[in-house]
Order: sequence, then C-alpha cells, then structure tokens
Amino acid sequence: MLEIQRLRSDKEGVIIGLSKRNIDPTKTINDILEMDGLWRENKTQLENISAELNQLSRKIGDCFKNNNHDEALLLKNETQELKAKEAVLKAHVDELDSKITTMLYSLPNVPHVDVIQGRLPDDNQLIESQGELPTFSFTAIPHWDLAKKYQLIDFELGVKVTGAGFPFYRGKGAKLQRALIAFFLDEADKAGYEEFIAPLLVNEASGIGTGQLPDKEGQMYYAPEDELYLIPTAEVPLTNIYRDVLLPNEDFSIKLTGYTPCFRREAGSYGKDVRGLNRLHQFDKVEIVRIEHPKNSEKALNEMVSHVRNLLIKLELPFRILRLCGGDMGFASAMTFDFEVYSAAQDKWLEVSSVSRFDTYQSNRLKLRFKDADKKSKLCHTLNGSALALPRILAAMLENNQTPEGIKIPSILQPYTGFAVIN
RNA sequence: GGUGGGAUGGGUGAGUGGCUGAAACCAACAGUUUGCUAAACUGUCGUACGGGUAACUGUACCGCGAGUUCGAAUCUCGCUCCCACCGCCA
Repeated sequence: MLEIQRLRSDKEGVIIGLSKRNIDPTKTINDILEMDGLWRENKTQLENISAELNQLSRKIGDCFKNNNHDEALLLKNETQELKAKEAVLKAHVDELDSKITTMLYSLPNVPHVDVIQGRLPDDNQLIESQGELPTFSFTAIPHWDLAKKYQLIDFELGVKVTGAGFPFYRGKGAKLQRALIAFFLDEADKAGYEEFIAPLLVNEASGIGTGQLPDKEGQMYYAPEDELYLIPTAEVPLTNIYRDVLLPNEDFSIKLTGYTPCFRREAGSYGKDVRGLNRLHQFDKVEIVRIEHPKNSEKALNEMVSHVRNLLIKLELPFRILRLCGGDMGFASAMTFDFEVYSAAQDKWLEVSSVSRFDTYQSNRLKLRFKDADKKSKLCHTLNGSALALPRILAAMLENNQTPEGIKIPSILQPYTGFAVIN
C-alpha cells in the first residue's frame, strides 16, 4: 500500500501518477487526508489523557507508600472521568485508523514516471522485438495436437484424475519440463540468485504480505481445515521470508530464486485462450525476487529484464518485450515489462514473463525495512519476475520447432534433456 | 491424535502488581590502549506513531485479543504459535 506520508507531502503527484491508470483518486485521497487530520487530532488528545492518567497513577502509588490513603482515594475518583474519556477517544482513533488503512489498501501503486497512460494491451509500448518468426512449408500444428501426437502431455488424463487445467506430462514431455526447470535455475544461480525450495502452502499473513489477500482470495486454492493457501507463485513464500524484517544497514542486495508449481483457480476464464497449455490451474515456474535499496531498484530491474531476455535468446525463441501502460499494469506494480514469445501455429504472442518493480508498495505492507546511514528505518524496494513460466515456453517451443521429422530441442537444453529431437 | 512445557529486545535469559521500556551476559557499533591481530577498558545500543526546525518530548508495544486494577511483562479468561515426549508415518 501507499505510504500515508507520501499522500501528505505529494498529493498532487500521486493524483497525476494514478491518472495513468485511468482512475481519479482525488476523492479517496481527500477523504484519507481529512480522516488523517482528524486521526492525528484525536490521537494527540488521547495521548495527553493517557499521560495524565499515568501521572495520577504514579501519585496514587506514592500516596499508598506514604500511608496517605485519603488522598489516594480522592485521586482515584479523579481517574474515573479521564478513563471514560480515554475509552471514547480510543474507540474513535481505532475506527479512524482502520478506515484509513482500508482506503489506503484501495489505492494501487503510482506508476513510475516513464510509464505511459493507456487502457488496453494495445497501448503497451513495444521495447524490443527479437528473433525471426518461423515459417513452414506445411501447415503448422498447434501444441495441443503435437503434445498428443508425441505423447508429451495428457490433458484428458488430468481431467480424469483432477480436472481441467491439471495436465499430466509424460515421457519426453516430463523430461523436457525437468530440463527447463534445471536450466532456468542454473541460469539464475549463475546470475547470483540464491536458490530456495519453498513451501507450496502459505498462511494468511503471507497472503496479506504480498497482496493476494484480502482482495484476491478467489484466485487461490484454499485448504480450510488448516487455513492455508496454495501458492499462486513462488513470489509469495520467497518475498514473505522478509516480512517484518529490519535489515541492519543499507549495504544489501538480496537475490532469491525458486522453482515451484503454481496454483491458480483462474475463476472466470474460458474460451480459446485457455486451450492446451495457454492457461492452466497448475503450472511450473522459476521466479526471481530481489530486495534492494531504493537507489538500486532501477538497476536491478534492468538486470532482471536482461536476464530474462538472455534466457529467451538461449532458447532460440522469437520474443518481444513490452512496457505495460498504466491501465494494464498490476495493482502493486510501479513498472512492468512483459515478455511474450511467438507461438507459430496459434499465430499468437504468449506472455511468458512479467518483470516488475514495486518500489515501496509491497514492502510497506510487508514491513520490510533497512537502517540507513542516519540510523533511520526506511522501506526497501522489492522486485520480481518470472524466469520463466514453463507452459507457454513449452507451447511455443513445440509449435516453432516442429518439423516433419519431429520436434527439435534447442541446443542449450540438450545436455539437460539427453535427447535432441522428439519423434 | 495423546501428554507435558513454553512464548520477554539481534541472541541467551532475569523479572509475580508501582522504583521495569525492562537486569545481566553475548553479539553489534564507536572510542581508548596496542607494532599487527587478539585481549582489556570506556561509551552507545528496541520498534512504531504523534508533537517539535532541532536538542528533545508524549504515547503504545514483553506471542495475539479481552478482562480485573488508580496502576499489569507480572493476576484472570480466550486464542495462536512453538518445543519436548509418546503414537502414526515418507
């Protein structure tokens, strides 16, 4: 969530920034600031009364010690009225506090200055297009048919055992998954990210920490018996490692990575977009997460973009990088780059990675801070990105690399798969 | 699943109603001493929010939430989590 101090000191800047998301937060912000003023006023009064009560109590204690019971009784009576006032003010202050927090939660992050206003995916800025789009002398087969033909993925079996969106990978399909995961993790390791194997279920506090809760609980699978949520991305457990953490100095750069399956209910999606591997309830992903000093987050974002870019180049997939417009960005993001690979048979660009900086928006909720040189606590910046999500990579790879003789495996992956062709 | 024990500052841990925002030790930081390292000595050392240009000051916080009391880390109740042992088990 946004810092209240930012609203106090730069209200106009926040309003202008948020207008890039095509929303007008003026009323909300005015309401927040009005309540904030009221809150501070009442809070001061409350604290004064508490101070008075504390003093009285001390006096009463002294009286008892000096055997001055009469005066103690008099003073006791004095506290009654103050205590009543205190209770009323306390309730008022608490109510204002929670109203302010709720309203702050309702405001999305302010887009970075370089982010342009826009409404639709069409408004996103094309940053780079890389690699030749494949052409075929035959009719290209979509990946769901290729997967069937070569017995790589069994969607029907998944339906039988679990339901739609939970495929089985088998044979070379399964090996290819394992190869991709190992390849992505090795690359992240080379880039200095520490590997974690994280829990796949998280508690409510973690869901709140990274912002899935309370609003988006419909997107997560939930185990009510134990009050645990299945993770929608490794971002949740990895980032929550640093929930309620105060780093001791400003000399830090934390780089984490982890492979996990991801579980998403995807309530409300339907149609041809969900065909085959395009949208699943369970899929595999390697995530990279960074926690940085504010002055380093721009550099970190660039490094992450170039890391993902290199992965796609090594995998020989044609891709493009888009900088999302204000209207297409996630709620918590200040700037997002989407990576899309071209999938030949579907003639479609498929999103395979989303790399974002959140600035202090996430860390404010997480209470993730560091001590600066002046010994003051400041919020860290967080960033994360997929590097990469597997299913659509697999879809593009199958479709783009198909030949009448079989599907070619990119040379970088062959040491991992142990085979060069699927046939 | 059963039975016990516990939750205090970065760590260990003292603290059963006011002198406790909290002893002591360790760690950390700054300094003195020292040929270097080490040791020793001295000092500093929780977080959040409010007020103040600032020095500073007020309030809250001893797992969480309620209660008793003029006053709660300390007493009462509820909850959560952790640990140990037993059972079961990859």
